[in-house]
Amino acid sequence: MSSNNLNVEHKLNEKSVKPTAVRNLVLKYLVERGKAFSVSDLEEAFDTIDKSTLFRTLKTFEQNDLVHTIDDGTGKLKYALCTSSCNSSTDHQHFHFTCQKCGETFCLPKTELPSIELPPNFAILESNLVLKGLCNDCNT
Amino acid sequence: MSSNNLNVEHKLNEKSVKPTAVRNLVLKYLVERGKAFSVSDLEEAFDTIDKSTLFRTLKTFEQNDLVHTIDDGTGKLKYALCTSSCNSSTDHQHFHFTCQKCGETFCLPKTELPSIELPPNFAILESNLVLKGLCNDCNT
DNA sequence: ATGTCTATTGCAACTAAGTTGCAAAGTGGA
DNA sequence: TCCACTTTGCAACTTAGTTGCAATAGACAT
Ligand SMILES: [Mn+2]
Ligand SMILES: [Mn+2]
Ligand SMILES: [Zn+2]
Ligand SMILES: [Zn+2]
Repeated sequence: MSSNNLNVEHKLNEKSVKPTAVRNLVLKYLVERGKAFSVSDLEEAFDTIDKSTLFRTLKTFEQNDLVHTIDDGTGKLKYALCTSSCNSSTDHQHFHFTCQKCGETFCLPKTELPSIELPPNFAILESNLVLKGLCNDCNT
Repeated sequence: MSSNNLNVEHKLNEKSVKPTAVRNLVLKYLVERGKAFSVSDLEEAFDTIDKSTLFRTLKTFEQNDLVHTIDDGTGKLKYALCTSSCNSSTDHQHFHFTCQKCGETFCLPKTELPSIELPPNFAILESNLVLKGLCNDCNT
């Protein structure tokens, strides 16, 4: 855990985010959890940290490419740790999967969009694809 | 407009939805508008109808395949009229486009999903694909 | 016409996610 | 130590959507 703390502080320094107490705690949680999460998840995990602080912490993380957001349609914005192949320079665009039973949300390996027939003179700038179904744990 | 009223009542009867005053008004508005809309749009258009009634009306419409919902990520659920090729029997699955400038949301012609690489033993049951960019009106 | 029954509507209060202003506390440098 | 700047907590707010309940409107029978 001490090694984890160092690891986490290093990650923050790498992205030029000042490693404060809250940020260390939150990032450590994210790394150990390894799955997408919502602010409610964090509120449960850290009942002493105010939700506004959590939102602001995650906004800072997002702006510095530590996490990306996922709108999976469940009503709560999800966040997931960015991987090395997922930073702003290489356009961290990929798709996601939400399990309709357990509610977990997963990042999927990067896939190209099919060519979609658009009305004339429409231009695509980004896309949000969320697949829904059953994850390995919940599939029968 | 009288013909529109009859038209709208006919549509409701067709789907076994009792044509009440509110339902006639709302459905007429939808048909004439011809674009996806939010409950806020309806609240503006009908300032005497309570929002709970509007939500309930749309839920009724949705359950009877008069409209389908679109989660375009703007924070307000959108609704669009179902077309003949868009009813529950033929699985009204298709994708959508949201203009980032004017905020309009459009239904796209039905397209097949590409084969997406999933983790083992995951099963896709549905999908939500929203493309974002500029519509014809807003594209330069 | 009158009463009765049921579905619809309006109203008000509520929930939940997310935001914001501001003051208190922390951090780090001169 | 003192000062400046950043982070955090708190409370109040915003907005989409929901819910319980009472009022109302039809539909239909008498
Ligand atoms: Mn992801
Ligand atoms: Mn549609
Ligand atoms: Zn699952
Ligand atoms: Zn537009």
